[in-house]
Amino acid sequence: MVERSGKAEEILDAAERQARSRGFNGFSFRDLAEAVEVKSASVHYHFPTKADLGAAVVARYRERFLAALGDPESPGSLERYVAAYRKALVEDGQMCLCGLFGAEIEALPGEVALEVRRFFQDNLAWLERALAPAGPDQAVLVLSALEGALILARSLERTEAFDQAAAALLVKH
Amino acid sequence: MVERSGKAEEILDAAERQARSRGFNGFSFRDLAEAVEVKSASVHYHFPTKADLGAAVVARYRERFLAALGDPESPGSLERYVAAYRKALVEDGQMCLCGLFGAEIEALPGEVALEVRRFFQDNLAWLERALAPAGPDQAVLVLSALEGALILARSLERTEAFDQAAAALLVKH
DNA sequence: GTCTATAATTTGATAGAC
DNA sequence: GTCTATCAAATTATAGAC
Repeated sequence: MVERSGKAEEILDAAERQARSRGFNGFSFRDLAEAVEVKSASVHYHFPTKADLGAAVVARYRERFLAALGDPESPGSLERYVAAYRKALVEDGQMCLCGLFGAEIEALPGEVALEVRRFFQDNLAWLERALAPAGPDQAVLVLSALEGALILARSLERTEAFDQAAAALLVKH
Repeated sequence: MVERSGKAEEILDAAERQARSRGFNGFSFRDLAEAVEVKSASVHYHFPTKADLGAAVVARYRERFLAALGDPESPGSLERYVAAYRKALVEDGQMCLCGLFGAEIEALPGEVALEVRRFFQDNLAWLERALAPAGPDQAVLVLSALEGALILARSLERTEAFDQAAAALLVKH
């Protein structure tokens, strides 16, 4: 876990929010500066480059996301996993940060892309334990389906689309 | 089908390619101009605004994608559907345009977002016919899983991730 | 249809005072 | 840590000649 000042955390909060709705190229240092009520030079003080900022946002997102999932071998782990994605959609009203960044992976600075990849690797490892003794194909399907369902539900502005995908996914369990 | 000059089609080709790898905010009129060897003012002649251009790219992509799928009620339609996504990944080496644009839907001009939504609606309608008598939940799951699988496979740089998701998806059929 | 030229704005980033 | 000031480059877009 990285030590950071209060203002740096505020900046990451704003960056995560904007990145999850508009993508990596969809927000600027000035946007963040306005959101946290400082000047853009102060944002650069905390995160010198946009690549630094992006990597920090994804790393924090990944750590928090995994921590919130809890033990993959405890009862109801798959349902908790689905619920984590549903929360992104319904409570946050946003995409999964890594679903969005993964889609635009080629547009990301290398260090940001690396953090996104780690998110998916960690999620697959968690899912494989949660789904055991089912094979790794099931884990890949669950992760893919939930990321895709977020995209679909948001594009159609229909939360039920997410629930439909989740229901069909859970049928074979 | 829209009538268009050769140069306009060339511009759409370049725009589709760049949009599918970098997202809507990841390419510029100058990028396209260089790709088709004209000046950016000429790109504006064919497509006055970026919203016009984006809407045209998505509309053409949707028409072609659906046309290539053929009859949803003919044999092997689901396998053809999966193959269409695999082609995007392996042959084109790119995302599905609407998977990417869907992820960044909030960053899109309204008319572009509308075309993306139509893509998903048309795909769901096709899938519901292909999967009948299975319910609409199955169609939503298939579409979600394939879009998500593209993201995952590209982020991990592992084509097999797509194949794993597809295999698990087809198991119950 | 394509060009040159340019406007108006935004962007990521830095220097240096406080 | 935050600010003012600024830079160089890039962006979308338009006017008008050819």
